[in-house]
Formats: sequence, C-alpha cells, structure tokens
Amino acid sequence: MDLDAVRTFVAAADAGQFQEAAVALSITQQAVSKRVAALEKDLGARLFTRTARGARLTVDGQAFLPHARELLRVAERADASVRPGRRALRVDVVNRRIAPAVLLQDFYRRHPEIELDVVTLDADVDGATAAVEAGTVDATFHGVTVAARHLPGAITTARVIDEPHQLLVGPGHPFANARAVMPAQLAGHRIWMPGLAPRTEVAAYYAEFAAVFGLTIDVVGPVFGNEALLAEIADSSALATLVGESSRYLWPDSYDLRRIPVRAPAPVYPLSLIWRRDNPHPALGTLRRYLDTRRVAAPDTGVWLPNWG
Amino acid sequence: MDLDAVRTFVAAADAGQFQEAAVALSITQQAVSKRVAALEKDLGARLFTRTARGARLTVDGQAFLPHARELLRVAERADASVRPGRRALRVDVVNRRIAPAVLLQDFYRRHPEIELDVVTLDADVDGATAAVEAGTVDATFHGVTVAARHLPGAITTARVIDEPHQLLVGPGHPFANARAVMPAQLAGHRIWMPGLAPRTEVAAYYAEFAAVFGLTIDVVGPVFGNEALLAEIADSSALATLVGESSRYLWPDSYDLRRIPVRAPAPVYPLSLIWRRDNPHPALGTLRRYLDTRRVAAPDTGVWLPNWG
DNA sequence: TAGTGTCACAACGAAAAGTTGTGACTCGCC
DNA sequence: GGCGAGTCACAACTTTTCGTTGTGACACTA
Repeated sequence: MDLDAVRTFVAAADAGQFQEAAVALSITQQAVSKRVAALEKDLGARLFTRTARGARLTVDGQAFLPHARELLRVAERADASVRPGRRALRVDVVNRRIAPAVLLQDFYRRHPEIELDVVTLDADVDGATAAVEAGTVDATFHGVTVAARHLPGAITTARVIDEPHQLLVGPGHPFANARAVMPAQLAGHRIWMPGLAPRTEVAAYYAEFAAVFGLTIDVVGPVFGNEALLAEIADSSALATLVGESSRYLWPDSYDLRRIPVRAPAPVYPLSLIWRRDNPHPALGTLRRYLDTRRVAAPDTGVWLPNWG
Repeated sequence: MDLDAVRTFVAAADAGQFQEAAVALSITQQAVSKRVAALEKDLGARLFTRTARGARLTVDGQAFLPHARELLRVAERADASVRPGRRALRVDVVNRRIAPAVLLQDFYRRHPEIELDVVTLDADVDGATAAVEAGTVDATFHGVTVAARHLPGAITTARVIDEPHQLLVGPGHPFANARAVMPAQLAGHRIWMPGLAPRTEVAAYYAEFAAVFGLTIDVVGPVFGNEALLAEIADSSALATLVGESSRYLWPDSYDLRRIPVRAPAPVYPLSLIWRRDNPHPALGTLRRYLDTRRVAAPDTGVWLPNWG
C-alpha cells in the first residue's frame, strides 16, 4: 500500500471526481486514475464507481475512507516526531520503570494534545546534558543539582522529584511482614542489584547509602533482566532490593512480592529536570508547570539524601 | 514517506542490523541500506548510527520507532477493512444521527477488539437488502419485518429497536414548555421535515402517522442541511420536527432547542436488523447478541406503530 | 445531434528501486 | 600486528514503476 496512493484516494473522495483531485495534487487526471487503480488492485477491492459525472465511493471505498484518513494522520504525526524544528517534545526518562516515566505518562494523560516522545538515552548525566545542549532531546531527568556540578551556560535544572525508596522482598524474607524498616536494621542484609553499572549516579547513590548505614550492596551475579531478578527475590528468603515508591514493576500474582517502606530516615532519591534555557519548544513550559504542581518536597527531617542532593 | 521504507526501518531496528533485516524481508542488504537512507533523507533526520557490529537507533530513531509501528498497525487495519474474506464487520446504519448509529457506537465501546466499519448505503430497504445478499455489507437496519415483505431466502431479520419519537421545538413554540404532548394535540401544527425523500420507508412512516392523527407533515422548502433546519426551528414559534429519542443532533448552546416527549400514544419507530443467515463473519453473532441484550420492547399499549410494524 | 464533461487505455520517457560487485571500516583472534 | 569475518556504503547496471501526452469511449445536456 502506497501512502501517495492513499492521499490520492482521499483527495478524489473529497473532490468527488479525479480531475479536481488531480489539480489539487498537481498531477494529471491520468495519474490519479492510475494511482487509484493501483490501490484498488493492491487492496483487491473497487473503491469508486466511475460515472460520466465523476467518481462516487463504493461501499468498500466508504469503509476504507476513515482508515485512509487515519493513516495519513498517523503518517503526519510520525513525520512530526522527527522533523527538525517542529518535532514532538522529547524527554529522556533514563529508565521506563522509574518515577520520571510514570510521571510523564500522567502528564500525557492530562495533556493528550501535546505530542510527546519518551526516550531512553542510556547515557550518564554528562551524556544526557550534552544531548540536551545539542537539542536532540528537550529535557532529561537526573540526580544532579546546580550546586553540585558545573553545567554548560545554557543548561538549567530544577529539582522536581523527591522519591522515597522501598525494600522489595519475597514472602520468606525476614522483613516480609514488617510495616516498615529502618536503614540501620538493614545492616548485614544483602541488597541485591545485579547489573547496577559502576560509576553511575545511581550506583553512587546506593554506594553512599550503603556506606552510611553499613549495608551490603551486592552487584555481582549474572544479569538476566528484571523479570529474572524479581523471580529470584520472590523465591529467596535472603535477597531484597530497593525500588522507588512510584516505580512500576510488574510480576505474576504467584510471586507475592512486597514493598516495605523504609523509614527513619527514609532514603530519598532527588531528581532534577535538565533543560536548555533557550529551548523554544512550547510544550516544554507546559511540562515544567505540570512538574511544579506535582512537586512534593521531601520533609526536612526523617529523610536521608545523598551528599549531592 | 514510503510504507515499505517504514517497514524496513522497523525490521532493521528489531534486528539491530541491516543484514538480518534484509533476510527477513527477502531483499539484499544493499536494498535495506538504500531504503533506510531514503527514509532518513525524506525525514531529514538520521535514524541509525552505523557501526561495525550493526546499526543502533539514534535518539531520532528511537522517537520515530513507536510511530512507525503505529503506522504499520493502522495500515494493516486499513487493509483489513476492505480485503475480501477478512474484512471488518460492516454495518449500514442508514443515517449517522439515528438510533442504529448511536447503538453501534456503544457496541464498539464495549467490544473495542471488534473491527467495525459503519457505512451509509443511501439505499432503500430493497437496495440495502441486495447489498446484504451480495455480501458488500454484513447487516443493515430498516423498518421492515418478515411478515410485511417478501425477502430473499437467505435473508433474516430481527426486530431490535423500538424507538419513541419526540417533538423538537424552539423556545417560542407553543409546546416549548410542555412536559409531553399527545399526537392529537399536534393536529393543525406544522411538522417540518424538509428533504424527506418521498416513497421511502421513513416518509411512509410519517405520512401514516400524520394521516391517523390529522397532522401536517411539511416537506417543502429548500434543503440546506440539518444545521440550517435546526437553526430555523430554534428561531421559529411555529415550526417543529420529529426526532428519535436517542438520535443525536448537535446544536449551539444559543439555540435553546427542546425535546418534548410525545405520549398517549407514543409514536414508535420499529427497526429490524437485516443480515444473511449464512454470513460466516464471527463478529456478526456478537453484534446480534449485543442487540438482544439492549432490546427494549415497546409496551403493548400506549404506543403507536405503523401498520407495517 | 453536437458539445462538453467524465474516466480509461496506450505509448513513451524519466525516475526510482532492486541486484551484483566491490571497497572501507571495525572487531576479535591468533 | 596482521588476518579473517563481519558490518554498511558506494557504483554500475537492469528492471520496474510512475507520470506525461495523446486519444478514445461514454454519458449527460442543450
């Protein structure tokens, strides 16, 4: 199926005749006739009944028309998603399971009119910041703060998320039935995070947390992906891992995994939005205002923040 | 933008390299390279970074990928809407504003998995029945009953809708503030239905109704479409028209049109679904069951039915 | 019946897209 | 370091597709 043929079909259906559609498309009537005939052959159905006064839709044509329009609409949006200068707002969420991704989904629900592309750059703060500076993405979420880093001039940040982290354990784990745990209680327990890449911001966060409270963060072991990790934890009475409060992990009902809040202090992961001050994309302001309204600042006491937070 | 190029892009993105995508598409690696290059040129953005180990998506490619998949999905559905043998369920509703169309929309809400095409054949009972018999549509709604007409052998009907009709009047009309009116009260009043085609089932219904209760059905006057009709009625203190209870007419807030129930007796328009007994389309049975559950039979007394009802 | 509009078919030339052949480059291994 | 095996890109050639021009069949209208 050829999109030009579909466009021609829609033009002919709107005009009611091939001649006028040809003028609208700046081609000859014969070309329209050919394109429509090719489309009909391709679909295996007649779309128009030709008369001496023009062309009227057949039932098949009538059924096909809305799909054709939808197809052109989607093609338009696909085009707009990358066309320089008019593309959709593009935000890097680092990981599709964590808070920024969840928040962006809600943002999209509230602003369905805003074309939004969620991407994962797989880059560290510097790489993501470079992408923001280069304009390949409009914004990214990272744990950086203005105070903690030297950022290029045009780059701006704003703290937008303070997410408490929870312990994720299986039914056999010692804390499986606890209403909450304190970081100090975790001393000696294994917190398993296979595949946690070294030298990343996330690794630094957990390393600092572990050092302060005497935990063991265990990053060894084969990395079979998140599903395997969840399966292991569900089965184990010793393994646990840390996850963001609003992160979304899906597991089969049979796993019986539990999220146990961590308190006194609650480890909070501070995330900032990073964007370019002179980015003219109109939807960027809307996103920032939305994030402002959703901002829930962590309380001053009872929380633990990394020293860069 | 070429759909084949988009398909190729998706295949390459899934495979992670052009070579494998080429095998999957039964073309050469060079052809894949060409198609992707053409798509990139067309979009004005680079979609892959080429490496010695394959091709990885750029940020643009990553943003484009879901749109590309959606585009192929929509193309698939467009194709399915007319492809003989596997096309969507196709139902003629006669008119998109009346009860069958409203009901079908609800049916689609409850069964979003069923591909449904709503068409308007612009044919009378015989034409629509012929279309059903020929298989160009799977079903149609008309006022016919088995008893009243001789139908071709394979054609089946079932009464599925009994819709009471209401008076639609502007704020200046004598019945504007009535809670209900009786047909007898309408004697002498003008019921305006410009454009009501003569010799149709609908015309016969209104003609019989008018004859029985002494009304004047006025079909003269220029036909400027439904919007113009509504505007006239809103402005007039003499004009009124009849509309189905669940029909949907939209008008600006400023019009202040009112729907006045007609009672004692309530004029009911009986509609049947017409389909071919040997139509194998699986969704047809689902539609019939749905219509059965929604069926609200008119009470035996207090209603007026045409003699073919 | 002549005139004017419709769309379709045929022939031709131009453009596009596929294939084959080849080269540049990267990675891993000896 | 050099070599083999993999990657993708470029060039040349062939085939196919697509658009144009020219023309004809057909229907409605005056």
